[in-house]
Amino acid sequence: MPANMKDVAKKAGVSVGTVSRVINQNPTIDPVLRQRVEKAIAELNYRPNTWARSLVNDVAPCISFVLSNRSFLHPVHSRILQGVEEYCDAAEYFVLYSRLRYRRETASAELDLPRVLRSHGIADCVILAGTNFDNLVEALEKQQVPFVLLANNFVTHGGRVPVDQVRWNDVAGARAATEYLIELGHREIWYIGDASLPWLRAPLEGYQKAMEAHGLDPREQIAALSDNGFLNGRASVDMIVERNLPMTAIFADAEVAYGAWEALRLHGLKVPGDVSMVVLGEQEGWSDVVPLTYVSVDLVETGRQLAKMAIEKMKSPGARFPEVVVPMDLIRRGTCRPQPITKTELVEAPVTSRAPEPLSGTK
Amino acid sequence: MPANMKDVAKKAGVSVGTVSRVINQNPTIDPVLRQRVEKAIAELNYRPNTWARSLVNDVAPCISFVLSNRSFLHPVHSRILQGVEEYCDAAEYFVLYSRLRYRRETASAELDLPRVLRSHGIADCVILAGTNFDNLVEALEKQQVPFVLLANNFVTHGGRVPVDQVRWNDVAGARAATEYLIELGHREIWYIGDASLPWLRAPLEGYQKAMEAHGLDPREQIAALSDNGFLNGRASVDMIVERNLPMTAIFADAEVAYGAWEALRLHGLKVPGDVSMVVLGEQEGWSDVVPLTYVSVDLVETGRQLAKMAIEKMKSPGARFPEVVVPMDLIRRGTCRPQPITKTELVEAPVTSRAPEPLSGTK
DNA sequence: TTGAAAGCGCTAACAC
DNA sequence: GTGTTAGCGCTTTCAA
Repeated sequence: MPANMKDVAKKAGVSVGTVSRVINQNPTIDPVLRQRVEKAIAELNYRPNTWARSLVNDVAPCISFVLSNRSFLHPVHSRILQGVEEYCDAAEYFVLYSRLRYRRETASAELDLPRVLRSHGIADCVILAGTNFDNLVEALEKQQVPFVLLANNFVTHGGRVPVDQVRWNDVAGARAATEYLIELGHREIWYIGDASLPWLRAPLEGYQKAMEAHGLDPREQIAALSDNGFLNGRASVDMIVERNLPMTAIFADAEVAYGAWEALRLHGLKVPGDVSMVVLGEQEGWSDVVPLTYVSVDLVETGRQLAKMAIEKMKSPGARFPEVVVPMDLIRRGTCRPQPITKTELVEAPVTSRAPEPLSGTK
Repeated sequence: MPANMKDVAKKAGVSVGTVSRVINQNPTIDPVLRQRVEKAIAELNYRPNTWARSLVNDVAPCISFVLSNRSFLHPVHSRILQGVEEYCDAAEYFVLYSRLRYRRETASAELDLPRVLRSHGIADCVILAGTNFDNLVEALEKQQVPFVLLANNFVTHGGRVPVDQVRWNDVAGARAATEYLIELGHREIWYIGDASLPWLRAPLEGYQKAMEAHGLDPREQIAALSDNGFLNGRASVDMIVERNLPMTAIFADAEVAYGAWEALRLHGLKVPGDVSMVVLGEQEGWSDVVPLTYVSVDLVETGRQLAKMAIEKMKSPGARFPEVVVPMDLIRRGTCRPQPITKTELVEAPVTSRAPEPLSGTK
């Protein structure tokens, strides 16, 4: 029903070849004919069929964003998707959004590929976001499917397969955060965060490196006291305070830190008066509201870089790309204070002054 | 380079027609040939080309999710997208994600359509999410582009154009929330929220209706004291408390309520001890942590319904669909208390007991 | 500079 | 039941 090229050709009194050349900006075209064609296009409200085009060109202007093993689109990935969309829009590519769930244990040969890959020619390159394991990477490589990987949540058991990837520098970011606290004179610096979560491994590593480099004992609460990051942070601080463990600073991922802060507050401890705090990443709405000292990363830029690499990869299939590293920056704002260097070996944490409010304990 | 149907046909020693029939589950096929074909498909790792298929079928298994006039993918829309993806995945459709920005004032003829519509055959139905205005709707109708609309953030000046749409019942939800507070004996019920935001109009309307129906004076703080919902909520409560205006309950959108709660806390007021609270919708992470009494809506289901309508519309072009209304439910949990019916005409709000913490004031 | 025609991968109508 | 073939909308040779 909608007009096609033949209709335009007929209306303009030219051949379809000419119409095609006009559309594709071919310079060797008589200005008069071009005019006629353009007029016909406008009058018929002609819009070319992208898929027919990609059939001929053997490449669809389309990349696929796959969110792996996540039950919902976390704000972190929303922002990445945003960046992907932004870059692709500028490059005139379409973005397919899909999710994928698979088990880490499944052999790569048995893996169900994303649906976008089960049929072919849909999107010629895939962006793997979410949490991924090496069995999928292996399967894609075996099938020769071009893909680029968001590497921060990538879990590999063997040595890491060399893949085209983008990552933000979470080890360095965590290290910088910890070293900043150390420079401020803190010694009893707690890292809080469920170490079994793929995206919290690198931060822990960065923290450990910093502590070790300065000859400090790590103070880690890396058990999962709750599956909810906020509640885990809160429970961890509850525990630390109740056991009267020394603590002058906390470093944690945003969600966890948010809960930790809440717990501190319920225990009558002030940030940064009693405890300094550096937060890794951002928590929806929070950092707009409180002048957190935090480690920031441009997630939208991460998305752009992923899209850029994906598109380049489509253009030169088989090419390998060096890893793109998006920097993390320590933003010094209001939640850290220097710690007097004259310290007793055991710094006693102030004791709880108020009982937790009854409201806030429930799930 | 990847195998096509001809390759499969050759390998299996049959014609392409047979291969096609096998793929399309055509029952009238000799089991022996079917076997041979399936074997060839497996060996060649053949994957059909969806776009070539859609060229012939004149319909692409693809719908387009358009986020209008939003600078980022808000969690509310993330969930809707999630529902869309879920339904489409089950229906074997692909989801294109894109954003669109346009001015409300632009004449519909001058409007730039979403890129997915500038070329044709990409996705035969569009889901309009985000905030939309009637000029776009008009443009799409004029161009005969099939679309379905998320109606909650739709802004129209004339009478509403009848379009195929899904909405959650925010007027009724807000009304139910307010009436619940009234039933509990509250009279000084504040509604807080920037009334210039499209998605906060209906809640305000529901609130007003409930108050009016019970002969109560509305207590609205609907000016924008900040562009940030949280800060707006906080500033509003600051104002109310500082002016000593009567207030025994608050009803507000989640983000705003969150800020309001924070302000109450800084003023030494307890929820629900001093002030009852009903929250409209959910705020990332918050309702998991505090037993809010809130008005819930299944956003994922909203997405599913949008996708369902879009797919049905593609199948029967030109059909009109009745509006789908996703219910809002009042979930009674822990943030409301009955208000003694014996009340003075002027209920004096308790006065601030603590000064706001120095930290939390800055942007 | 332009038109005619082949062909991209697939489906479906038609003939056998 | 199966093979053959026209044609979906487009690009791109190849001739003119």
